[in-house]
Amino acid sequence: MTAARLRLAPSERRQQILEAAQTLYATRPYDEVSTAELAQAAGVTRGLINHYFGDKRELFLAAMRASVLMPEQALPGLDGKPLEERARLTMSWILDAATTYGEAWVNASGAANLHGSSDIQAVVDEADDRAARLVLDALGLPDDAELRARLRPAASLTKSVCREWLQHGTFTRDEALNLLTATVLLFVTKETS
Amino acid sequence: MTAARLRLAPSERRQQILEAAQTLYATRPYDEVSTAELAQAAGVTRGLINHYFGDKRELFLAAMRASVLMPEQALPGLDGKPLEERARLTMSWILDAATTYGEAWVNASGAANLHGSSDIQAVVDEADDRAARLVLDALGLPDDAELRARLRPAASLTKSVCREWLQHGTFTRDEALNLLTATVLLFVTKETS
DNA sequence: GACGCTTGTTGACACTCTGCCAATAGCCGA
DNA sequence: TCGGCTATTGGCAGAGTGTCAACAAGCGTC
Repeated sequence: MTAARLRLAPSERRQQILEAAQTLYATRPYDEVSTAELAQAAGVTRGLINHYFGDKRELFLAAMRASVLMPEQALPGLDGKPLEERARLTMSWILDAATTYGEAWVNASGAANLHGSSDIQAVVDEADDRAARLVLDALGLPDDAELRARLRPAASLTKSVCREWLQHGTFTRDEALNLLTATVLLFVTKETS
Repeated sequence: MTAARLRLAPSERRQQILEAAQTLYATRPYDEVSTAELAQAAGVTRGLINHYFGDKRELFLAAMRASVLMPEQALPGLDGKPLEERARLTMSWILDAATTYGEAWVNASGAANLHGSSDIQAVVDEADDRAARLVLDALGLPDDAELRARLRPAASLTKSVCREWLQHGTFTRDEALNLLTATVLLFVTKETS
């Protein structure tokens, strides 16, 4: 019954555990999933979790980090188009990504530091920052620190809007798109002297 | 050494435990705080926690619920003023609340359902909905379901902006105020047919 | 093809934490 | 002053977590 002991490359095994954790944590809270269950899902013994991640919490954070980052795919070519159209196409692409890509990203809009510790918040912050860079790039704007600082909150807003749309049904896709496009344009162009 | 056993009214003791939990969870993550520590901070035995809240997680949720809700104070009189001014004053009031009232509310903008379970997300959602109602009231607009659905994400945005301003220093107060005012006005007036 | 070394992997041990419940003892009313 | 209601306690049983010495899979070497 017990599967024969198999010896893998560290990076491979690490990945294996990480993916199992992502799956489990996608539907159940941190403290409800035991390391025993985590280990079983990954097909290893509990000891390995500590060996590769040190800590249960550490594994949790790694899983979140992996789940929360948006896919780093290239956007469709937007060269030469006016800013407004680029903005609309970009937000449309993000909405599509939100539907197909998964719930984890959308769900990252609630209460990180509610935890008390800032490590989870840091994970979300990093993801938002990356999303902000992605949008700036798509809009053909310079990767400016100030612009990024404005677009990071926009990421938070976007996730929240997606939740309204996908989970509560209080928005149509079009409404969401209109609202987000207008907001992003506002954030990027507004003078705040 | 052991304090004499004191018998309190249930509501009082409940409150006592709740406040201790809020304090502890304000700076440390859920799983790092044991029920023993929670109990000690409240000056009671572990048993009472289960007696009043059933569960460690239940106490945690109650503490979050209490920390995350904005103060339900009345806003300064805004009658008769034009919408734009009302919006600006309202957002200004919220920014003040964010500084003086505490970190918990601002920090509620990261990764609730990152937890996996939706109960924490529900707590944050409720808080956002309440904030949305508060803003609608301040703006003198009807408490419309559609308008509320638009302002809930705005709450998420606001928290995120406040974090940029207060914790990262990437915004000045004025910049934050300008951005938020413009956004709220956009959300409330825009047609999305 | 057999041996031995490196190191990925295991299993058990010690400890802490959680939820439960019967026993205890404040406080109020008679 | 006494009795009863119930808030509060303390200890028990079970589960979960991190550690570590022992084990063995796979590779290089002879």
